Amino acid sequence: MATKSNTKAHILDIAEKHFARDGFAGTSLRAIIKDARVNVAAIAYHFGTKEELYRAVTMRFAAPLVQEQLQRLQAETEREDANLIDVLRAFYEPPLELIKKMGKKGDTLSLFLGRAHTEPEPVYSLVDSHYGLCRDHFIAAFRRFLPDLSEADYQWRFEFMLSLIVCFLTRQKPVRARYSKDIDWHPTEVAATLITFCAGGMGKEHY
Amino acid sequence: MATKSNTKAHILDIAEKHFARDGFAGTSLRAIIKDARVNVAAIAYHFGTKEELYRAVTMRFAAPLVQEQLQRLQAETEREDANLIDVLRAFYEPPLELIKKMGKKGDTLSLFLGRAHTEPEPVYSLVDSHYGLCRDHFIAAFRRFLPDLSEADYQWRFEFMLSLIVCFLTRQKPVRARYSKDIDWHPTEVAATLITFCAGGMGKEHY
DNA sequence: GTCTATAATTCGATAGAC
DNA sequence: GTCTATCGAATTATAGAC
Repeated sequence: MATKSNTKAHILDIAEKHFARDGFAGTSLRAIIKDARVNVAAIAYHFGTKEELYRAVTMRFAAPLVQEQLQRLQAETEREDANLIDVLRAFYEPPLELIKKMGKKGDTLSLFLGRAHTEPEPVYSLVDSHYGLCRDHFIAAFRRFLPDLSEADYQWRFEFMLSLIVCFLTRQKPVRARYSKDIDWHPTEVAATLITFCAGGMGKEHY
Repeated sequence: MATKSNTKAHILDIAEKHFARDGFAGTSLRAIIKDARVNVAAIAYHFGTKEELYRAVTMRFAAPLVQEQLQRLQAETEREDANLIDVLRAFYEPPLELIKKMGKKGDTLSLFLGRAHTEPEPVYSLVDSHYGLCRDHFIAAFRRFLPDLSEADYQWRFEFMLSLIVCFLTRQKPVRARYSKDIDWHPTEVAATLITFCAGGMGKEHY
């Protein structure tokens, strides 16, 4: 037989799981191929190096997600009566809706997306290059809805906003294990929690 | 000559730098000994395995820091007129004061402390075992000053509070590089920023 | 497209002299 | 306490048959 190239998608699934759990440096290609029950050369053939495999995993969902956030930001903020809440919804809802929509696979994607933001090189540069544009546009939106702050304040507000979703994505499982066996949640509900926390903290200058 | 055992402290300094920058899995012992200009056997003699070396780096500053946070929490909250702000100050000020006090070495410690909270196993278990007690006590304080929230809400408020300091510790350098060449800051000032954001977000139920 | 076999490094850890 | 030397295992990546 010539081709049955869902092998490629299968490798991506397994690689995502390992990168999410063990990080880039902590994951060996041999752990992936063993778990995926494919050959070591299959990765080289389909993706090339380990770094290119990580990049391919990122491109599947993480990269389109940034585009979705930017599109939604534009759609929300071109309305006349837009406000800060709309900006935050444009940022938080896309990733939450995506991982929820994916069901059980969403747990792995959640951890992968979150961990990607806390990895050292070479993942850091990859993530940073994708988030440069996103950061610029959301900070521009902050300037409109939170006027008269310093440049440092705008930068840090974006970082805080980002760190809250990273916190949820990476800590979802251990936190829920601590207080409940219930694993069900709704994207808009979680988004509301993050938005409430974020919007409450963004408005004020001093405590 | 028999002993000149600041070798031990020197290794800890260099190891901390590499673990901070490259993570546990991304750091090789050979990179450390090369940078520290010591012998490979020096690490084995003074610390044992790679994991025990990481543990030793943690024990130097990170472990005492948790104790300091807990002591300050107790000191603040036994006052009659204590409030949520005091709880947040007990959490945020100790790490900020420590890394500021250390001057240039503080930059490395900052990154190490922050990254430790985002590492996979085996670092995750090490950090989690240290933070269990801290989390319990701070959540207990939340129950007092933020009554009538669900258990899930208390848990997530602690996670958000933690993620903000981790964000500052790890993102300090790139963020500052983005908007300014100024590298100076004051612990109480940064603490105030974090506390303002955190306290503003913690009070409300819905947006 | 898939596989076996292996090249070429690098890893963590240890043995043993001084 | 410090060093050299090295072991055995694991790593990424590639070559070449089918």
